[in-house]
Amino acid sequence: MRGSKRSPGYYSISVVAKTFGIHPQTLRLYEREGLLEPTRTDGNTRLYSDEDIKRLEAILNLTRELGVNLAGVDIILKMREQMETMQNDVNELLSAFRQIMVERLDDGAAAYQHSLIRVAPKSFVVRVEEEE
Amino acid sequence: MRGSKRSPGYYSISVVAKTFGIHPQTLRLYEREGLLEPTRTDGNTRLYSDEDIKRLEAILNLTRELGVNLAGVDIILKMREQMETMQNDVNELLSAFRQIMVERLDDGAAAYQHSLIRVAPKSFVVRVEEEE
DNA sequence: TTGCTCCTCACGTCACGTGAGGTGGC
DNA sequence: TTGCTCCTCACGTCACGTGAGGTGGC
Repeated sequence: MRGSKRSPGYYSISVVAKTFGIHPQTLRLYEREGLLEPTRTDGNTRLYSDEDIKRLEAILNLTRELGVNLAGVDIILKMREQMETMQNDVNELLSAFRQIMVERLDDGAAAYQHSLIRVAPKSFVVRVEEEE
Repeated sequence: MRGSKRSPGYYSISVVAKTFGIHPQTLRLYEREGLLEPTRTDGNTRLYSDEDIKRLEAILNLTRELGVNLAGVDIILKMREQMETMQNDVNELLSAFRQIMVERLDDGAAAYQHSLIRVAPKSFVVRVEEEE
């Protein structure tokens, strides 16, 4: 089992290539194109983390299933990150507002729920906890 | 000047092709791939609206400047629309909350501004109107 | 008629994935 | 030594843009 793993959660290029049915050169290509940045050992050997693997899955989904080229993959992954940031910010915003409502209104919670439902945008998943 | 325009705001394939320095066949290709959907005259001739032109500009920017293939362009344009929807929803959310704050708090506007600044997420452009 | 339009088919180029070939360290 | 790793270079395939060739309507 030599070369199959160096540290827990880290994988060598051959293991990753085999796992996903791609050529090791393809992984090196993705790295050269800036899509994937595995760490290296002192001996300059690539080590793929679980996060790298997740990113690789996304890349392969876009290229293999959807036919997107590498320039497109790069942009799409960046946009995804941006959307996740937005989503998190919206959730922060919502809980901050909730906090304010509860703090400063007599009937805070009720007003919050009513208002939130009234303004809830379609594109957000608003987690409204039932509290009765 | 025959064939250069049929209706105001609508352009023929040759005019559009000449304007952007592309082959008419390329425009037909984009349509076949589902990226662009110009209307047609009764005689089955394509008519490109101003909105089609805007979309074409986005497509050409992605393909020519950024090297994205058509599969990628399709996904990216859809993601952009989704992000615009989210942005609009956030803005609606913010103004709805502002409304609530002003309506229901004694020092509504001040509290709103203070709270908003406290929770304003980095990824949103929050228009805080100065009102002194 | 002229100059546009429609369509299909074919070619050239380039990106991307794979492979070979030669190297070096655990 | 074996089996991994690194690298560069080259080939096959396919997508995409362009072009030709033949058609029809204002």
